[in-house]
Amino acid sequence: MVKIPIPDIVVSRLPLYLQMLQLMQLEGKLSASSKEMGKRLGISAAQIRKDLSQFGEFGKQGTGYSIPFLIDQLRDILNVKKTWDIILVGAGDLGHAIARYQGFTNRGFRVAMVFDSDSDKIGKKVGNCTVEDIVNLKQRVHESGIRVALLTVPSSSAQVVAELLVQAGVCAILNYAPIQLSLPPGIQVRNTDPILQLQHMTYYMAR
Amino acid sequence: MVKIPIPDIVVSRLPLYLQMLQLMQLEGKLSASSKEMGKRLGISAAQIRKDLSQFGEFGKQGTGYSIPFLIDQLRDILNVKKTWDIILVGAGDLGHAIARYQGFTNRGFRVAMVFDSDSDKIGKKVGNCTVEDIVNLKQRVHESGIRVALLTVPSSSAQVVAELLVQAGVCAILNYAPIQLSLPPGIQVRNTDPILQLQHMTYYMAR
DNA sequence: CATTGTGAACGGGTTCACAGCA
DNA sequence: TGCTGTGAACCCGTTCACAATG
Repeated sequence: MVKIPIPDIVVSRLPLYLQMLQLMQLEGKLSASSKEMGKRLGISAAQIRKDLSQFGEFGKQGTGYSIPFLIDQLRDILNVKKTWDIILVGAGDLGHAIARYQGFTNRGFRVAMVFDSDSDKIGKKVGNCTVEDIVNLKQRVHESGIRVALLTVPSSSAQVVAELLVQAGVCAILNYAPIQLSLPPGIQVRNTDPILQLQHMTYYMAR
Repeated sequence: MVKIPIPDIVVSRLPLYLQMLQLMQLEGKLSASSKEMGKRLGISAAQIRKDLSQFGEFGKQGTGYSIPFLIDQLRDILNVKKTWDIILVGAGDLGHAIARYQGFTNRGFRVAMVFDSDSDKIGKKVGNCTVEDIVNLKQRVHESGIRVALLTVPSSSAQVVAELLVQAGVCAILNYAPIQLSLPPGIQVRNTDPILQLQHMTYYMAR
């Protein structure tokens, strides 16, 4: 039995589906058709059906998809039935905002540790965590078994800190610095740079 | 003369190229080959050549691309030769972090106004701006002519505020709330939700 | 000789259209 | 009737390969 791997582009849409379904659940809806979901997300209904059908037959003809059931399936597929502890490196303004953000709960994540190298910040409380010294990062992360990290340090130190994270056993990094990290294969890296998105939009803003 | 529109996926890579080239410039490099650029970004050299060739013949055989020249061209293509004033709505933790962020300079943007509805925040200084009352948003933005906005309000008010922004003349919104905005066609919308990226990564993190 | 620009080939993601089913 | 699941057709982005050139 050979499993054809699911295209990455399909996987990238699943979190979007989950987000939307959780919203629809809050609105009190019990089921959703591919047509309705597509309309909300600006995606074709056929696309959504095809995406979901890669993982099983989740829908019912004539009715659509049961929202609680589909949420459960997606959480399972995305590995967010359990809550992932994550570590945050960089306790600047952005790090503060993330550490205090309430939106991780119920979506599969929890900021469990915060690190920084600035002695003024170490020992201070940020959200539910106390900022720890980055020199202890490797040991602390190793023994905690945490494998997901958010990187909110200045660009100039992002590469070095990312390598430190990998040494500590981290295998998924969400990088907020506007540079391209170079890390071993097998390490998941995603980037978040608002300016890239702004520039993408200004392209279309005719003079 | 019929201009074939550039594929959106190509446009989305241009900001990445620009970011990288500006970094290479800081490193003191004067030219770059498609091979070298591709290696840095994890993209094929052919892809980069094809992307750039859509806009003109920027390279020189045997040498590659002149970095200052290519930066200039990309800034022109992306409309970031001038600096765009942008407005920020939502002066919470994330709004604060963005308003104080130094990285907009030299990449084409500047936070020019900040709005919030919380009377405790109105009048307070955030970065270089004073938080203004959201009831004045429509008028103030109209007369300023600003057309780009960052939306950092709670999910529950994001849709309403987004509509307000559109009424005020904004036509590009970077939305930080984890919901899908529904706005008129022609309005540019991009979303930033770190949890979508985290869930994308956890999919691949085998049990 | 290294590297660009590009037509052609390729691959794969999206849409179509419909059988099948509640 | 309404909607899913899916093979087939279609479309489009990527890669290939090479002529052209400084």
